[in-house]
Amino acid sequence: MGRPPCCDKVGIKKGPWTPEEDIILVSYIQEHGPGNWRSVPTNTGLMRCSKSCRLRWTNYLRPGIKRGNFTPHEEGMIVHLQSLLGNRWAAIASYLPQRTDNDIKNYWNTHLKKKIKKLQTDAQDSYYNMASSDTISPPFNDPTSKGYSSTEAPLPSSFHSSSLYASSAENISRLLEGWMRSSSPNSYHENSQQESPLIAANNYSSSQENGDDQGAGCALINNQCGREQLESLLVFENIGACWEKPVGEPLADQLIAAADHEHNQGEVKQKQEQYPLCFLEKWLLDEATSGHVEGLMEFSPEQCCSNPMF
DNA sequence: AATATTCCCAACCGCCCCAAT
DNA sequence: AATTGGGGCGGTTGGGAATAT
Repeated sequence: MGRPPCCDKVGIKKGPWTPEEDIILVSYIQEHGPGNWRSVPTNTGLMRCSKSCRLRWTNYLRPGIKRGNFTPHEEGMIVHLQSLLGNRWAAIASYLPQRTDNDIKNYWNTHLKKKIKKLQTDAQDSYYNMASSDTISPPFNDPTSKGYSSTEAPLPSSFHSSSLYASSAENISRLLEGWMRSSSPNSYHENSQQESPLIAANNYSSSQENGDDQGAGCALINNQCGREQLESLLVFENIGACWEKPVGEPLADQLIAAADHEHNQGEVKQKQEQYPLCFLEKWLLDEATSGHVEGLMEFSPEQCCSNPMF
């Protein structure tokens, strides 16, 4: 059953990558572009398996990767998208183009999961404290609300920023930025042959029905232009007034509020009211909208306000 | 200062999908 | 139709760094 893992071959090196290996890999990709990973170890002499080369590139060396210091908005998006998509990190990462799925997954597992559970616990505590004299419904674990799992974990009381990186890999990435910008769009993202955002959105809804969790939204923002446009769409301050306030997402609201409280206490309420993820939610969940994705990329705030789709 | 414990993240592992044959 | 193998994804782990004792 199953093939032996490609990295089980004799002579294949494991463990941390050295700066020298990074330079070899980056140089090769700079010349040939990402893809055809099987040929990378052969052609470079790297004693790494193809999979390891791909992961090193996509998770660490690829230009444009932002490391550490997740902003409150990024945290909010991750929480919200996780509630919508589950642990489909690649799909979630497609909405945060500067973050890798691995980075998001790690951040979720080490920070956000704990924060959410803490918020749940705190909220439940306060609810049960009130319950003796009140009859309101509990705010969490309500099947009619957002579907945050009760198994999700608790939160520390404060946000602590991730460590700053000043790695050699980052420097290598910076060297590559110029090259990447000047090369063709197809060479920038390794999955340049992937389906269009329109098709991806359609496939997402159908794959949900089929129980297929593979690659749902991965291609949604696959070209750089689309990514940048969606990024600009997600600048909450610029578009907040356009979106109706999302309902039934107490955890995301609380998380954003908590994070904002630390970042900028005065803006908490404003940010909550501006939080636009209802758009993503609707877009993801409403098959009918999938045919308008490309148009959405070009929406101005004024247009989105008047668009009957919302 | 030394040791123990906890935290974090880069990297690996195993499974799955799908195109090629 | 069945097989093969490359590539992608999510889950997990190992080791170094940070923190606590």
